[in-house]
Order: sequence, then structure tokens, then C-alpha cells
Amino acid sequence: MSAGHMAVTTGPAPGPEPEPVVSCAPPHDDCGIRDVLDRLGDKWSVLVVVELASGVRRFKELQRAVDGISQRMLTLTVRRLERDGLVSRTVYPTVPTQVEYELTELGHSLTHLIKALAGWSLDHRAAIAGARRAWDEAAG
Amino acid sequence: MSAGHMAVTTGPAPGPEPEPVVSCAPPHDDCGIRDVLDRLGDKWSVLVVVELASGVRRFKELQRAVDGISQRMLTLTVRRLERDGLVSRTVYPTVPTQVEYELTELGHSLTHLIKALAGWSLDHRAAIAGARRAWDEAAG
DNA sequence: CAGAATCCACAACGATACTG
DNA sequence: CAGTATCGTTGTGGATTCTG
Repeated sequence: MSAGHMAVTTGPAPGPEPEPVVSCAPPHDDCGIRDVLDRLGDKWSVLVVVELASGVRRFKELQRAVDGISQRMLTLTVRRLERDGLVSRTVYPTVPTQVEYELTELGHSLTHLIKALAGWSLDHRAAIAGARRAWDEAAG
Repeated sequence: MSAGHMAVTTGPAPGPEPEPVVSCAPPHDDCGIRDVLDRLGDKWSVLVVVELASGVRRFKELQRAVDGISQRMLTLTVRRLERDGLVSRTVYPTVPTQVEYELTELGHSLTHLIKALAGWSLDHRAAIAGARRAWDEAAG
């Protein structure tokens, strides 16, 4: 920590243990993480999955539940989730068309991940908020 | 499953158990997940964190390691990570400026999450790829 | 080396209108 | 009800140039 003010350019650092963390194919295959992150990272997918985790939902029900989402984005989101095999779509040939969305097994398994994510967020949201505040007031 | 072709509009569904998954404040506070996802969801943050998980890195080292990332994006990514308290930045007053980046404790704790993410990705990447292939060839 | 600044291309998203 | 189609806005990322 106290490096003083001198720092040789050839300081290879005594590196304790280089943990692998992901260890896929070099240089950076990133495994299939990008695929998952593409779905997790967009604005609505997580919220839709969370809502569907509680059970089967119709299109309109989903839209009401997520609130803030437009028909367009709900359609796109649910289509991508379906394409990735996370959500199943069932159409009923009723007079006003009726469609039901449901998590597949794969989708439910993703639920565990989201839970872990939510847990970490809750555990550290204060720390993150504090760090941001400190940063912003230090040099905003 | 076999609903045949009849489906009354008033089908409340026998819903087994509505799992909460996140259970924050209604309607959809999404806890602090969005904050984490904003950092996890962008194109480079995860890769940078993964690289830093192996130890201290200089700017150029990071750029070489991540490969594909531009100076601009590396700067932005590392700044955001620093703002969120996930990465610490140390400047050495040498002739050619030298800067070292390192994960903070908070950053290291995020590593566990990324590990979980990578694990899930590896476990299901085949399933996802298969679902996409099926979808694309069914109606691309 | 480490970055700030500028410009530009494109993708994501939102609002609106229309259809089966 | 459950979408599709179109348009305009915004945000994100890449390439390039310049500085301490």
C-alpha cells in the first residue's frame, strides 16, 4: 500500500495467486458468458423472467406486471427469450387471440442465477452507492 | 399440457408455487439488480474484471489481455468500475506515466458471481445454442 | 505510456399507428 | 388481445487524433 513515491518500471509485482475465475480458451473466449450476458444485460429480460418465475402469464399480464415496458419491447424481449429456449409460448385459437408465456426448465434454472445476482446486489448496493457518491463528489 | 383446442378465458391456472425469486418493493423496484447489470451487461466490464482477478495490471497490459478493446472503451470501462468501487487505480509519477489497476475487495466478491455466471453458461451453452438453431431454422 | 477529445456508425429503445 | 410496422431519439462503441 505505502509505495512512497518511488516506483521502478520493472516491478513485476509479487503476485500471490493468479486465480483463473473462468479459464476458457485463450486469449479470451469468454466461454458462453457473452450469450448469457446479452440476455441478462438488456433492459427487460431479467424483469420478464422474474415475473414468469411466479407462473404462467399472458402477454397483457406481463405488460401490466413489468410496467414501463412497451408492447414492442415486450414482444422483442419475449421472442429472444423464446429463441434462447428460456421461455415457451403457447397460442390458443380463441376469438381474441390469447397467448401464454411460461418459463422452460432452462429458464427456471436461470432463476437461480438471478437470485444470486439479486443477493449480491442487496448485499453490496450500499457499498456501491457509497463508492459512487464518493467518486461523484470527489471530481464530478 | 394437453389442452386440446379448448381454452376458456377464465383459466386461473392451478399454479403450483409462485416463487418470489427477488421480492423487492412492488411493483418492480428490481432491487439494485439494475446497477449490477449495468456494469455486468456492458461489453467489456466482465472481461476486464476477469483479467484483473488474476492480479494487478497496467493499462496497456489490460488492453493487450482483453484484446479487441479500444483505449477509449478500456478507459471508460475501468473508470466505471472504479466509480462503483470495484477497481482501484494507482498512478506512479514515473517518466512515462504508469498506472496500475487492481480489484478491490468488492471487486473480488463480484468474482464469485462471475464464476457462477460462467458455470451456468458452460452448463447450458449447448442447450441455448441448440434452441437458437432450432428457432432459426424453424422460421428464420 | 496513459489518457482526453472529437467524430461517426449503428443498435437499442420509446411512441405511435395499424392489423388479424 | 396480441402482435407488426414505421419513425425518431438516445446511447454505446469504434476509429482517429492530440496531449502530458
